[in-house]
This record gives sequence, structure tokens and C-alpha cells, in this order.
Amino acid sequence: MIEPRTLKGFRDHLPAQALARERLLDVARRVYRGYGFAPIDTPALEYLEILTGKGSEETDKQLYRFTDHGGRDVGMRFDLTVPFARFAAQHVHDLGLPFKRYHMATVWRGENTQRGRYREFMQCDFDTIGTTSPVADLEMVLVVHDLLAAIGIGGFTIRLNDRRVLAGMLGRLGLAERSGTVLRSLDKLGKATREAVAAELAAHQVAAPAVEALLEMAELRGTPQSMLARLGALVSGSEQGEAGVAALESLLAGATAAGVPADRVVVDPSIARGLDYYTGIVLESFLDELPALGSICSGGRYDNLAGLYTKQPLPGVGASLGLDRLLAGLEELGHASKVETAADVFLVHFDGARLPDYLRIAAALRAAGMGVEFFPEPKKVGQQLKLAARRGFPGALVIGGDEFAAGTAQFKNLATQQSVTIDWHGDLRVLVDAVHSQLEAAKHAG
RNA sequence: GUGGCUAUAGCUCAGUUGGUUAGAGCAUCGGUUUGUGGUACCGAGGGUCGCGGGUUCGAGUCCCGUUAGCCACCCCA
Repeated sequence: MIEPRTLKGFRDHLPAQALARERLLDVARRVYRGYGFAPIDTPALEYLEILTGKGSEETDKQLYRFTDHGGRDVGMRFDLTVPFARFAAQHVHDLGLPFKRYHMATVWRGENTQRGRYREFMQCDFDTIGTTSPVADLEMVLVVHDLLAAIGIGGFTIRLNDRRVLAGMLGRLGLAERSGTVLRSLDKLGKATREAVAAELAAHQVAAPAVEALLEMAELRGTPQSMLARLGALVSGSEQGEAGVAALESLLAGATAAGVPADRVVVDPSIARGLDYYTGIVLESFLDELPALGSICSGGRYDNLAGLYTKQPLPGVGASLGLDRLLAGLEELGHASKVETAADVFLVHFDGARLPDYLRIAAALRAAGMGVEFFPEPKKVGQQLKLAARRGFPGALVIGGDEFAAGTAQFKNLATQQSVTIDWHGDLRVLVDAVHSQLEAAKHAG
């Protein structure tokens, strides 16, 4: 026997989980489309040269790579941004600018696993390229907000910052050269203690007064207005820094105008993002009940997406929803649904001799848009109902000899265990309408 | 990739200082004279004690390796 098992960091998805994933995909798709983003897809495999040297040394190490049967060096995509850069460079002429796309697909990273962190996972990206308009930045924030709100996860917070504010600050402190290491240290403030971060900065040869100034900035908290005022003061004189503060200000004003609740969006100067290509606004979002899970939706603005593949500058802004991480969070918080069926009605196979009638009824219900699972065997009714209840069907339809004789049917609400009798006198349309309304009632009651 | 913790039935766990055919609850399946599920009763199936090696008369129990999970670093979704 071969032991059935999955690779480290790779997982099977059972119906309950697969249904939850599909629901999230549906929500994301709906929100993205609602803003005019169009779907695209790209291959899971790319020429190795397309993928290497794009993200950072880290992503190169994590890349799954091999030589294909034709001797080509290939790699599996580790995010959806790099393939999109290649895609954009290749197809710009057919797309028209600005171009908005969404892309929901699996990516692979050969790194160590942890909760909410796998080697195979799905991302749901959306980006607008070919415009530097702040409206596109604002739209990104609105999409992220609508997305997280629509998923119905309870509290969440979108943390905003602008790379230019950080750059301005570092410039004033004479640390522009070392922005990478400094920002990475600063980025840990949420997780590590202030002392640990200070020590790390000191280890990176940052002078004590500069460390103090950086921490003071990164730890600023308060209303957006006060934050902006204080950040403005900190970077005053830096053209870059002032531009960043102004951008944040207009972004917050726009979000408010679009109806985003004030407590959903905060300015957080410690948000830096590790990815080097961000140049303007950056954003991360967290579940209020589970901030330790990490960001579930992150993004920002970049000046030039596809510079490595084309001479045409393609500025853009976009973000990525970490579907599997979010799902892990929902499960941990007990928001995971136990439903294991995608159908609405469980049709009990009561009397084997009535098979043609059951088939006719099931077909009629399906034609009316209801999902129907018909049990394949005329097993004991109790067993059939037990299975149906376990799978989470909202309703079961019980029609045996007595019902057929009387022209009735029992609709059983599996959650409440209560049945109602439907009089349909052999008229399928009456039965279909009645089942439909019973189903709606059962769903809304639950 | 580095370090720490963990690993017994599908799930949650027992398993005495290493000592006979490894147990429980829940779950699953069957039944309680064959038309109705979450309660009751009866019964059944299911364990290479993660895997491999070592120490020992004898290891689930000790040692080493390995795989997987969790946590930290790192990075991020």
C-alpha cells in the first residue's frame, strides 16, 4: 500500500472548506466586477527568467523551479503580480490604458509553513495600470473595504501609509541609503517590542537620536487629522514627504466621501511593506479579532510595473487578498460554516417503484433553479434524513406511497425538524412553487 | 533555510518507574420486527502506537535519524 498523504504545505480541501473558499471567490469576483475590473488568467508556469530577480532574493529562494521535458528552465508563479507585469508588457497594445484587471489563482512558494501560511495558496489580485491618478489609489482602498465588508468577517482595519512619507523621514535623518533594512526593522513594531526594534536599528548603525525619531514617527497614533498634522511636521521641508502626507490626506477625504466608515481606515506610519517596487500609497488590512494572523489584504502603488519587460512605463496600483490566510482566520474564529452541500433540497428516495416520479420532480425543481440531491438508493428514511441533516441541507422533501396517493408532499426543515404538508394534486408547478417558498422561509429563518 | 515544542483509532485523549492479546468518549456502520435524522439501548468495524533504526530478555514508554504539524526567526498572503 502507498500511504495516502499530501506534501508539506499543500492541502486537500474537503467540501465544507471548498464551499467556503468558493463563497469567498464569489464575493471577491462580485466586488471586483462592480468596479469594472476584468478577469484575466495566466499560466501557472513561466520561463524561469520571467520570475527570477523580480521580488527579492527571498522569492528567488522560494521559487519552485525545474527543467521541463523540452529542456526549458521553468518556474511556478509565486505571486500574481510578476505574471501580470509580463502579461501587461506583452499585451499592452491590445488592452488600452488605463487597464483594470482581477486575477484569482493559485500561487506557490517553497517556504516554511505556519498557520495561515502554506506552500500552495490562492491570491485574489486586482490592479489598475496605466494611470497615476489618485482616483485609482482611492478606488483600491474602496475595493478593499467593500471586499472585507462583503465577506462579513466582523471587524477589520485597513492600515494606510505612503512610502514617500517614510522616504521623506529617512531623507531627513540621512538614512535614505539604508531604507531597506531600516524599514524592515520598523515594520516589526506591531509584533516585536519597542526595545527589540530599537536594538535592531542600533545594530544597523542607526544613531540613537535617529532611532528615537523613527520610533516616535512609527508609533504615532490618533485621529487621521492629528496624524496627518504631526506627520506633516515631521517631514516638512522634504518634497517627497510632504507629497506623501498630501496623498494620504486626499485619500482619507475621498474614502469618507465614498461612505467608508471612519473607523475602518487608519493611518499607520509603521506600514512599510517589504516589496521594493512600491513607491506611493501602501496598505495592509487585519482582522480586529486576530491581528496576529498578519495582513489578509495588502497592496500599494508602484511607478513601473513592467520595466523589466518593456520600455513603456506602466504605473499602477493594486492589492491582493490572501484567500487561504483569510480562510484560516475565519476557521480559527469559528466563522467557518459546516455546510457540506451545494444543493438546496434533499429528495428522499422513499419508494423504489416511484423512481420515474422522483426523477420528474427533481427535474422540475432544478428547472426552477433549485439544487436537488436525489438519494441513489431507497434506503431507510431515517438514514437518509440523518445524512441530509449532517450535510447541512436546508430542506428535505419526503414523498412516499401515502403522499403520492393523497397528492401531497412533506417539506421538512432539517434545522428545526418541522415538516409542513404541501398539497400539489399531481401538479408539478404547484409543488415547485411551494417548495421554493418553503426553502426561502427555511433559509431566512436560519 | 535555522531553532524550539508536539506526533497513540476518523476526532479529542488515557496508557502507571519500559513488562502479557494498547483502552475510553465522540464519530462511522448495522440492529432495536422493515414510512422519518440530532435522545435511549444492543452490536460491529477501525490502531504498521507518524516512519526508520538503536539500547534491552522485553519499548507506545529510553536514544538517534526522518517526515508532518504548531511556534519563533525570516519573509509575506
